[in-house]
Amino acid sequence: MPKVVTPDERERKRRAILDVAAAEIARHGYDRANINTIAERAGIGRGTIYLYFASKEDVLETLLDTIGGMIDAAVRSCIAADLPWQARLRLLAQAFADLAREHHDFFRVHVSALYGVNRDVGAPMALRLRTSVRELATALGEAARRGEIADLPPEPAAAYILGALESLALLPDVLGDGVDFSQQVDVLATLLWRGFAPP
Amino acid sequence: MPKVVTPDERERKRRAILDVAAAEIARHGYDRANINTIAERAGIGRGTIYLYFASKEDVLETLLDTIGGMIDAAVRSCIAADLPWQARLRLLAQAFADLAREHHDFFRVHVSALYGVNRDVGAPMALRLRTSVRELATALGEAARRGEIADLPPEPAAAYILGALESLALLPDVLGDGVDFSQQVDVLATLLWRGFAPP
Amino acid sequence: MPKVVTPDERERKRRAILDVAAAEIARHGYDRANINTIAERAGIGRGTIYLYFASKEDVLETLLDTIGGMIDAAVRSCIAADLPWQARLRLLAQAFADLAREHHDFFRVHVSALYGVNRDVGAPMALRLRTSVRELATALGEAARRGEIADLPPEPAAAYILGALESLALLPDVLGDGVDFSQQVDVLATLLWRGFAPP
Amino acid sequence: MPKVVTPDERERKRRAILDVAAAEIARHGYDRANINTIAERAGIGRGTIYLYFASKEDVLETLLDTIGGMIDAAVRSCIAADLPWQARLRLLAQAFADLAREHHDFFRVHVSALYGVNRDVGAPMALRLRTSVRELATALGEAARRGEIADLPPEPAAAYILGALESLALLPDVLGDGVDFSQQVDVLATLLWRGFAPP
DNA sequence: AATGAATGAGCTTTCATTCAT
DNA sequence: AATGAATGAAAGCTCATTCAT
Repeated sequence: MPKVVTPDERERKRRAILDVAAAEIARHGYDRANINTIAERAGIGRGTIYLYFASKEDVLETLLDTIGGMIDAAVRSCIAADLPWQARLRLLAQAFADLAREHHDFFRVHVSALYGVNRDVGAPMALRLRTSVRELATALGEAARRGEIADLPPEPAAAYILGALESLALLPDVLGDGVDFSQQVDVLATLLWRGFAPP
Repeated sequence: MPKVVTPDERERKRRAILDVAAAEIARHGYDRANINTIAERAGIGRGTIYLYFASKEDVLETLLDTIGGMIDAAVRSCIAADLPWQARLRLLAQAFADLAREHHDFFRVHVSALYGVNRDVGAPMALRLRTSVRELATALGEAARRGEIADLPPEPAAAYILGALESLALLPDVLGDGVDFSQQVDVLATLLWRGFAPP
Repeated sequence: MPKVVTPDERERKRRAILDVAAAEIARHGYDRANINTIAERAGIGRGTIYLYFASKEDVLETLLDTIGGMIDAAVRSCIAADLPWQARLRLLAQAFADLAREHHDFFRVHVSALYGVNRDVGAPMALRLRTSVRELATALGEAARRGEIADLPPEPAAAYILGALESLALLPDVLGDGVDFSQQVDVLATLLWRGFAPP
Repeated sequence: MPKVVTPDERERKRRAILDVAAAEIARHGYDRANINTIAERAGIGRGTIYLYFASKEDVLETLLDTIGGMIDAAVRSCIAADLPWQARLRLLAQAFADLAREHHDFFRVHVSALYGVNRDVGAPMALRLRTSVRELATALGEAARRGEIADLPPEPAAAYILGALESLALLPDVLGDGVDFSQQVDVLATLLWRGFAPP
């Protein structure tokens, strides 16, 4: 009988590869990230990666699906929360800050793919973002109609919010790791709410 | 005897190379952008590029200096304008929108380098951005002391503004080319000012 | 305790592997034939093949021995038949046609190895063929001395006959599967006998 | 001004690469033939081959076109010769012997592709051979009608002749380099003519 | 006996850079 | 000054083989 590998074990190894890949891609960019290095740092053989992923690009896509899904879920759950909008916006800011802290490499890969790599790879990401923008815009529109927030063109407003959130998540790359996230979240939440508070 | 090339002619060719390089890198990313293709599209020989730039990376760095300088100048001139802050913020938004429209390729390269490529390449960009953040923070701090804007922690506030501006410039990549810039600028300026208006 | 496998069972599995291997090698050539695929199509595990064969090359060599032995036996039995030479030549043609039909994959592998792969692999095949040529040459020489066939240099004549026979077996690969074997055998037998009939 | 390479020089280098490639493929088979080795033995850099050929497969195809063209031309010119058929058949034998001697590596590659490699590569070869068979068959049919040769089914007869010719060319691979070509040609021509001589 | 997860040697191909002209 | 032919390092991927179970 062959070496038995439980699905659980298999999944753990898959994740391990993804983590290393995320770190490497975050550091060097997708094209420079080296499959050999990834294998080495994951403590497995060069060919083993191809037992878990079809190709280097497949690794990237999986990574992007993962982080994309997390971002989507965060946005969706925050804007659907049964809270005043002021709290919802703060929740959003906090959610992005958390994602950025806990999955910073994934986040970098996400942006790297969105702007940095081949457009073919970035396209699905852009599509997903567009969906998020639209969902948020719908929610904002309804909230405005109910007088819960100020009345602004919903799509640009939604794009504005998501842009500010993404920027938040990328701050450490620009300002260094000394960024005080809790203060930054506070400022972001404050400024967003002042912007959207009904007159 | 060597062909005599006036400094002017030389400069013009340099710019031509940079323009083509920006287009190629914006489309394919730095690593996939092909020096041969750039040379071809610039109408010069493969080796000639190396008479104008030391290496492929040098081309990128020059590109980044160029767009970085433009962004710096825009930020600096806007925040130094002798106008009420509401107008200055609107000016900033307009300036980024203009840059994004007129130098979209450069802007993409800028972000691609900031997040997408090797961290070594992104580092100088980050440094520059940090400087901009600090300058804007100082200006905001003084304005707050003078009661012209609300009193918020200046650094996070400055980071917030610049993040929102960068996001604005990249919107077409995410939402498609149908983005209505003038409306987006309006919303951005409105939301920023509502956020920063003194109580 | 190890599972008990009767020699008979073992031999059957060996043959099964060889059959699949012949099909795969005939279709894709030795180098592209995939051991994994062979194992899969033989309904056994990847590693199991190595309990029956020492290596991929060993599979090939066994295959070649098998078909080589069949060809040898056919040639030997036909030329030793107690029949007039005209009938013997016809028998030979028929024998090759039968082999080609019933063991077409094996035949392709045989030729592929003879000309298509590494010379080291082809060498034993060539040796065997050389033996066949010599045996046939001897028989032809004696027949000529007895006046049963025309007097021609025996070695070249033998090489000629075997060459024509091999070509016959490979015809479907070149002319397509529509080849009418019985007609082709007839023509071959006729032409051979006209060539060798005593004056 | 760049290093000027005359088309003539370029063509000579192309041929040099092809010669080396033919030798390597003849010795090791297409799949084992190593581009690095070919480059090395041709005295050029690894990448240089790709300035002359699009891919390894392109090298093979060019090789096959070359030898295929030579074989076609030989067959066509021999059967069109204004000579008695006895002489034409001898001419054919001589032509194949010459090709086999002067371009033995090419010939081996030809057969290797026909039987040994991927069917996709062999297909064009088979097509070409089929054309030759048909042309020869037509000529034989007309000759038979004019009573110049015996009346036999033309297609099988043509296939027989070409098969015998190919076998002739490959004899050294089987019988060793000591093959006496002139004697072999003589026997082949004799046997063929006896087979085809009108009654 | 049997298995299939794991391995890494080895392959083709790309492309930034050099340099003879 | 300008060129493009030539180069070779470097990378992703395949697959025969091993071996723990």
